[in-house]
Amino acid sequence: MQRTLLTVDYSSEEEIIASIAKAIGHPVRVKILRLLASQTCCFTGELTELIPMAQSTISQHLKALLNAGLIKGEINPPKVRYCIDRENWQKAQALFGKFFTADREYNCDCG
Amino acid sequence: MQRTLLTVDYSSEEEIIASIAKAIGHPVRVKILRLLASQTCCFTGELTELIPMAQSTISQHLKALLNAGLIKGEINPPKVRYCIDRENWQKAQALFGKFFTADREYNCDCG
DNA sequence: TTTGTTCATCGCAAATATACGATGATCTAA
DNA sequence: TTAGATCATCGTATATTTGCGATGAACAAA
Repeated sequence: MQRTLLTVDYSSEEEIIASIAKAIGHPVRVKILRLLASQTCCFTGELTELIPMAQSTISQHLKALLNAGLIKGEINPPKVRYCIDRENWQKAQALFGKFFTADREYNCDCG
Repeated sequence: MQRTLLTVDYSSEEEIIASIAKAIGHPVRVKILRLLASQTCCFTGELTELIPMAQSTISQHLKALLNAGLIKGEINPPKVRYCIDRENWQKAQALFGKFFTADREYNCDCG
């Protein structure tokens, strides 16, 4: 809801991290990612069996993950097979790994 | 008396991951976390100098990070010093590390 | 062609998030 | 006591997200 005229000075990396985190930031999407990452490639139909939500809702979540680049879809009529986007997944892994270890050097005396 | 930490009730690991990711999922909050994690402990006043947004807005973002358990605040009148919550930070690091490496075993033939 | 399957998109309602100014709360110092 | 500094919260407006049913698009098979 950008209402300010000021432009916040984000590094692109901060925006990338935020956008990926935002995509992960919903329990259903975490579940989908886990299903795709650790078990098997899934079709949307199978996901509706595993996740008790409307097909349209799951499709929306898949779209969010697609837009974030975390998954990709392969049309295999009449089904669509979704998979982790391994390339971007590894980039995200590296980004978050760096993000979470960025405080190693410094020790605050706050407690 | 504890005045700064709010408790969160998580019911599953997927919800924990989602809630943390959701907290990280905004560029301003990523920036705040980076400032706190890699540079120094900050006061809200200093953050308003580094981030061109209203003080109330920054305070709101800090509250979101507090609720997620990623930071903690130490009242140091008339200022408040915010720091990374190292304990939860490391837990989050472990969670996301595991999350991102969960697909190692499996190789999908999707491409 | 028609029918059935699968998934995306549309349209809507409700909930949540975002941003701001104004105000309140708390403490220090004069 | 009063004044100033600092940060939280309130109230408001608007934007975005979420979820659903209905519908549309694309394709295979009959």
